[in-house]
Amino acid sequence: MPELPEVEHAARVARAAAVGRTITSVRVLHPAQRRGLPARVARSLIGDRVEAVERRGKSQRFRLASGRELRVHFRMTGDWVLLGPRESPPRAVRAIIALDDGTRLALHDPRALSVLSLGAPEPDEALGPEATDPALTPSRLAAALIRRRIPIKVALLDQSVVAGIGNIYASEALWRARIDPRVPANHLDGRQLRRLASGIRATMRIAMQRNERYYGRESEEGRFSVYDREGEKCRRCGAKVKRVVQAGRSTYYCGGCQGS
DNA sequence: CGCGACCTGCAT
DNA sequence: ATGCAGGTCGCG
Repeated sequence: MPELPEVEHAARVARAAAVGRTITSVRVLHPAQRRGLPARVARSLIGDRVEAVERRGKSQRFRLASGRELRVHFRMTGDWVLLGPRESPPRAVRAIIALDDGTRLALHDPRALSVLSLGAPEPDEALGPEATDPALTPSRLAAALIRRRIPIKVALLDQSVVAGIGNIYASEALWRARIDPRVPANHLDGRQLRRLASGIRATMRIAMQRNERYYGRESEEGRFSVYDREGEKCRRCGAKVKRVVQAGRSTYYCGGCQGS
């Protein structure tokens, strides 16, 4: 269930489990994941050693001793779970990577939308600066947004603008920066760009420190400032939180303090 | 640009 | 039964 904090947490789990270990078997259980990692390709992982597990944006890369890398993207509902030695995998487990110390790292993904692939390291894709990176400056942001007339919220979901922002944190960061999600991306003035750059970094940094997760609207813990709070009072100004749909996805914002 | 597709499970 | 979900891609 991955926004960036969850992917980061998952990558740590994978790193702790797999780095320095040799792969003893790989089973890909669901046809959707077999498309990226057919059985024979999966088999070629046997005997390879995991040198490092890296995260860039929401994608993970297992660097292998053979020089190849295993790429994993969780999409909507992926996660890593560790299986006990005798434990039979839960229904939603889509792939299992067994390691030479008996550990089994399993891709748990109810919707089976995760994407696996194996190959030569790919020259860095078109990803913007990490959402937590100090290199995410107002001018860098301005440069990425200058030609875009799409609403700023939609622009923030574009991973080539900033890597790692998802639907929840796009709304959250704009709330923190007091910016109306509907304004065209290239209409932000200098002050707003400054607030947005620092707002994104602060929002993501805090979320990652807390190892934040979305538990659904029921739970007290893990509720957000505006996301999934339609009709509730803004915790900053008391006005009502609104919901709109942009590019087919829910956006939440405060009608009071997120002036354009 | 918006939208469906990719998948499944959950709430209504 | 319908609609919705934290992501991304490819189509029109």
